[in-house]
Amino acid sequence: MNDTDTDFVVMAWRALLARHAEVSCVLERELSDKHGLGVSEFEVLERLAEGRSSCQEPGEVKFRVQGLADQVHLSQSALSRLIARLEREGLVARALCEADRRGVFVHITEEGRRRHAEATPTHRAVLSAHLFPHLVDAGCAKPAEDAAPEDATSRHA
Amino acid sequence: MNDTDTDFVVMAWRALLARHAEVSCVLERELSDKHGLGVSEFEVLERLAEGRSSCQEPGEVKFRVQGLADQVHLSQSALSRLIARLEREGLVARALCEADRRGVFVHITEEGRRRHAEATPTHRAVLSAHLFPHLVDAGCAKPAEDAAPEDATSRHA
DNA sequence: GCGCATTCAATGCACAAGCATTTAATGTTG
DNA sequence: CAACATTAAATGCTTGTGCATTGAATGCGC
Repeated sequence: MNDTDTDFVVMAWRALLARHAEVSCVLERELSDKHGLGVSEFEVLERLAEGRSSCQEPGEVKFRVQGLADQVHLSQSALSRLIARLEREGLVARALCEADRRGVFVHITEEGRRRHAEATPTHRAVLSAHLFPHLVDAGCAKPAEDAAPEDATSRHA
Repeated sequence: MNDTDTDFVVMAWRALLARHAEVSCVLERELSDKHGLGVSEFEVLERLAEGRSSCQEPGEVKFRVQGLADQVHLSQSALSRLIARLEREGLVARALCEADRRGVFVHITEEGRRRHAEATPTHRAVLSAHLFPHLVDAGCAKPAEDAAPEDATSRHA
């Protein structure tokens, strides 16, 4: 790999960092302000709502903690606490797994489904508006009624 | 924007999250283990070493804190503390700005240049190996002597 | 059946990050 | 010049995260 390739990779990495920072920063604020959810919380709810897991028996709608952690790119401990937060809010529930009593099954509650459904339009609106801004500028999307006009008070980036 | 577009955007976002998590996780560990630097620390050192700033007088090699914060996607307070850490290690130095005595100029030290130069091969190696893994598989890069064979003990993802 | 390594989830701990506030220096307006 | 608004950076505080460890339940070898 020569210098030109290296430069290209570095530029690509910086671009990825910039995009990630931009989108996740806005997403965090919008979801948090309007729905009291963090990005990771939303992501976990979404996986649970979709009801597909890499670590479950076929037909099951319950998840192991570890399986969720992989999907949302969090450590096992981080997810353990995240689940605890969601449980405190009544959005998910833990159920012990009879087959292997070390394990814990997590599933979404009705309240959780409701919150996820409420937050989804905001989530999609932010992604549409910020992930591919050039597409939006070209007129492929409406400004999205959910995305506030941006009061721009000291957002950190 | 129709449902298909929305699905596409969501998939793109998840892909971006996955790539970001993968690369920054490995990068964090490699830089930290081998050079005692975090990803953000390295990024700041790199900007200082490059010596270009959006907020400096032409020809200057000193940076305002705020200008750096924008480039590395950190809040002003986070960067203030990051600079403090780097200064404690002797990698950067602060100098008050005579023109506007509220401001602070940050510049890299010789020791800082050394550490950055040491860490750069590791940084590049990780990017090459993990940012475009398909390119590497195709044989466009050597495995990079810097990137350890991955002992894989519980890396969280 | 009895140890011993393994695995799952929870917890202690340390630390980096963001927000809000503070302190200091500039600018601005009367 | 005096009062007030603005800007730069540092700091108090809270929170989310990862690593290491713990505790419990399994699985395995003998």
